[in-house]
Amino acid sequence: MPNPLTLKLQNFARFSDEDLRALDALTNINVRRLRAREDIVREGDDIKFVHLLLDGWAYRHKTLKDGRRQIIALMVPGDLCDPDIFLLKEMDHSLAALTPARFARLPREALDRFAEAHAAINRALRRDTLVMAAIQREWTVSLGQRSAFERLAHLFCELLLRLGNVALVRNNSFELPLTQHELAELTGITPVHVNRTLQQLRARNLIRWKGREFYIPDVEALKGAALFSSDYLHCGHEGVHVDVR
Amino acid sequence: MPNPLTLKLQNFARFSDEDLRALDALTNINVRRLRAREDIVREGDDIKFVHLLLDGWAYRHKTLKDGRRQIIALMVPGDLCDPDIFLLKEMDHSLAALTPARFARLPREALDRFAEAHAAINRALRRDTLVMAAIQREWTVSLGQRSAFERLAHLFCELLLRLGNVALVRNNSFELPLTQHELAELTGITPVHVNRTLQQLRARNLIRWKGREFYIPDVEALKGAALFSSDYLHCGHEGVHVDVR
DNA sequence: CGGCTCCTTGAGCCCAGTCAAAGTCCGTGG
DNA sequence: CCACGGACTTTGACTGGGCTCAAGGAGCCG
Repeated sequence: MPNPLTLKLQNFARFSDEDLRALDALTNINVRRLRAREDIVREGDDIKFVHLLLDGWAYRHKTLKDGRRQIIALMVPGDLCDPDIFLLKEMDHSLAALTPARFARLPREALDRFAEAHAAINRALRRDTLVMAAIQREWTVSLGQRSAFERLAHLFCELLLRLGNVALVRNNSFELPLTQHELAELTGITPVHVNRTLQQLRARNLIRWKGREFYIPDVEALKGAALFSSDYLHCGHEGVHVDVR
Repeated sequence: MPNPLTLKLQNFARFSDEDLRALDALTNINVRRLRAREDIVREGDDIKFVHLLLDGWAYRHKTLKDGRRQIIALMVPGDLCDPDIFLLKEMDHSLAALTPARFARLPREALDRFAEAHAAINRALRRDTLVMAAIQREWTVSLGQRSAFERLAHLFCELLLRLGNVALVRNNSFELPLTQHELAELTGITPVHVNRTLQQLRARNLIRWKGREFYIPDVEALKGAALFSSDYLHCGHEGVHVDVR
């Protein structure tokens, strides 16, 4: 079973055997386990590592002075936090585990050496960073323009594709470890309203969600309801691998 | 009068004379003038250039299938659009001039050669990209958690600092070339409500805005109202230049 | 002076927020 | 095996921030 980072990058790039070994090596550097809901770095902390999520889910978040909190980004296995982050002095947001999670914590030197030695991987990582930025932009669109109903639908579409990239989807269903409260902090709506909106999604048979198991009966219908277009994820189409040259 | 990119980068990095000449040279490559409200690249276009805004304002935007439009990001002079963008095949959003504007359109080869030859500048540009990402995250927080009133206040605080970095602020006042309609697309609220909210800001004497001239009488008060903290902009403090080593 | 575009105002409505209470699930310990 | 507690979900009733629709004013340019 390949590591999730390799899985993800292979959706659009091919690597030499040596590159593949190097990628595997990355995922063994300085691994740390976290409990669910534990912060790994906090806003204001010095920057010591680039974090690579190996297992479990995580999120970036930020809290306003008066306590309102926004989850800024979700991370799923294979996601990497800003390879260039060492150019900044301190964190402007916090990073936390959502479920029990495993992170590789890559120190600056290791990553610099790695980038020089493996140009193809380096490019793939930079590409991936661009996709993360595109996701952030799409969230901006969601929060700015989409209704509560559309926002939730959109989030689920995005997760379907992102988790699909790392082989965590089967038959349009995946594990969703979020509480409704966290969904609220993600989408900028109230927990109560999240609940009512989920009920609407269920009533229209756009989603099924029981325990941790999340299922999308009709992906196209959900995409339609979300005004979802997958372009921003820049996925390789239909397993066609695009060269990263 | 130095170019705005150099001005901005010098807020946190020092450059050799040769680097400074190289930066100036960048701003002369393939310059194009645009009229106000003209798209420079559209969603779906092939990626041919990295765009460097030399003069005027610009914005990234995205339109949903049903016509709702969100302005995703604002660009002011000195801002650069994703130095790594060539790793993607096509644009996932559009880029447009807000005012009459001048862009340098940097082709891939020029930028690659440049990055190799000028390591310090390259690091400064990467750092700047991280700040742009942080701005995008902060907008996520605004759209998710801040009220209309706070969102507008926050935007104005951000612009004060960003424009200050490129010497476009004098006595807490600057040129604001946005219509209320565009402010609405930026903040995810209705034009009508933008109007009413601006009146509240004026009534509380937090802003003055006449014609193009925008003035902030009491910056600390506005920051307070916006729950604004400048950390995410990673500005050098008080003119202290931090080394980008 | 006419016709843009942009700003302003009013009235009514609705999506989503607030507050509060009940119901469900699940793990723990007696 | 059951009782308890805590976290999470669901429901109800009410409120309010922001949206909609519509009309009128202000500024600007040809």
